Amino acid sequence: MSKTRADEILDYAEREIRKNGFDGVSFRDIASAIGVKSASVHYHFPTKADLGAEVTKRYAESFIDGLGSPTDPSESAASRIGRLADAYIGSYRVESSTCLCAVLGSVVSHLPDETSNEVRTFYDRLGAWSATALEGSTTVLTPNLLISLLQGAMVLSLATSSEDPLLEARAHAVSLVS
Amino acid sequence: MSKTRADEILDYAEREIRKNGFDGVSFRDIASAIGVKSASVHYHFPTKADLGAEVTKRYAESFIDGLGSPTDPSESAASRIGRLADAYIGSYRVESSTCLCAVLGSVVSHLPDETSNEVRTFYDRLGAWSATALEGSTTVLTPNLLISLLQGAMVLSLATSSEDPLLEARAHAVSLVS
DNA sequence: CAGTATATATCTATCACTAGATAGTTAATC
DNA sequence: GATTAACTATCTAGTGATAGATATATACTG
Repeated sequence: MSKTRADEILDYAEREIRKNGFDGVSFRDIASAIGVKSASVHYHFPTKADLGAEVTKRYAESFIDGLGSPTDPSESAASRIGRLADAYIGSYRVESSTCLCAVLGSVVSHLPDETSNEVRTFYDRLGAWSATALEGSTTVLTPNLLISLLQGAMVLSLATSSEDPLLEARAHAVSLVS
Repeated sequence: MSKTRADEILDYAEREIRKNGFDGVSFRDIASAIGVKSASVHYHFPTKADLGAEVTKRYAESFIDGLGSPTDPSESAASRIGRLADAYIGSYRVESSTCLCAVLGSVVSHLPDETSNEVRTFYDRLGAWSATALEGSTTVLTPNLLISLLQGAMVLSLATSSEDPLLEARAHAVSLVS
């Protein structure tokens, strides 16, 4: 079963939003990139609010799922946190673009409601994953601290074209969990 | 000596970029907000790249200057870091908008060169301030970690409409410096 | 089976509006 | 008279969005 058109649209939209921001991608950009007309993109996602919400929803699911289980008893909390950090590092290395919700989160009041709601849902779910992942370990780290540190490091790495902030953030987080 | 027109433009542009992103403000928005025509805004700042660069340069200077001295010998490193964190907290409380360079940093590859250069300069200078502020203290914190944590917490606070991430980040940072 | 209806996915063409930018003009200040 | 700062008017390009036509595939009906 090959990729549907809707998925092609979401793939390209996600990539461009992560690079250029929500206002940095247009229906025409998307259409011409995948070889259709902009009206066809509107057919699949009537408004930009719909498109943004779908992109964000799909991103959230895929990101959280990609983290794997936060409860595997054979794995240490430090290892789980390491995997979380690696998700950010991998994203930086492969795509040179930030977490979608770091891009959208900084302008959340400017987004259509349908879209900003999905951003909040992402942070809720990531917070819940982190809380579970940290359970049982004695650490000064909280979910908020962990997410702040990694998201901030991602943006700093991007802005300064250096992996260092991300690598330091990973080491710091892992070292604080035992 | 009252505020010049150029300053009025920069004031409004900064506020709107921090809320809505670089693409979220237009020459027309700015012009109508301060009661002139868009051509007059172009007179002061010929291109949007110029405007973005000036806004960012001014923001960087004002933010770093506002932090005060990182070398006052009568002050502890923890207190200096506390002041840095308070700058972010104050900005969240007063304007409900992020650090300008957190907004711009996440889409740095999409910005005009003149503007992205100023973003990098900001992070250079903030890194230098932090490095000096941490000097003499024994801590696992690095400038990158400190900046990552605070900027990330700012975005998370904004996206989740909660001061908690920022307050936790402040407490964490200060507790690690001695 | 033949014919018709329905749903899906695309197209062309266009709308009203906004974007950044510029040429040329006018008024005030130094 | 030059400089500064604004103006009017306009350009080209791009924005999200919509109406209406078309092709195709599936599904129901006589």
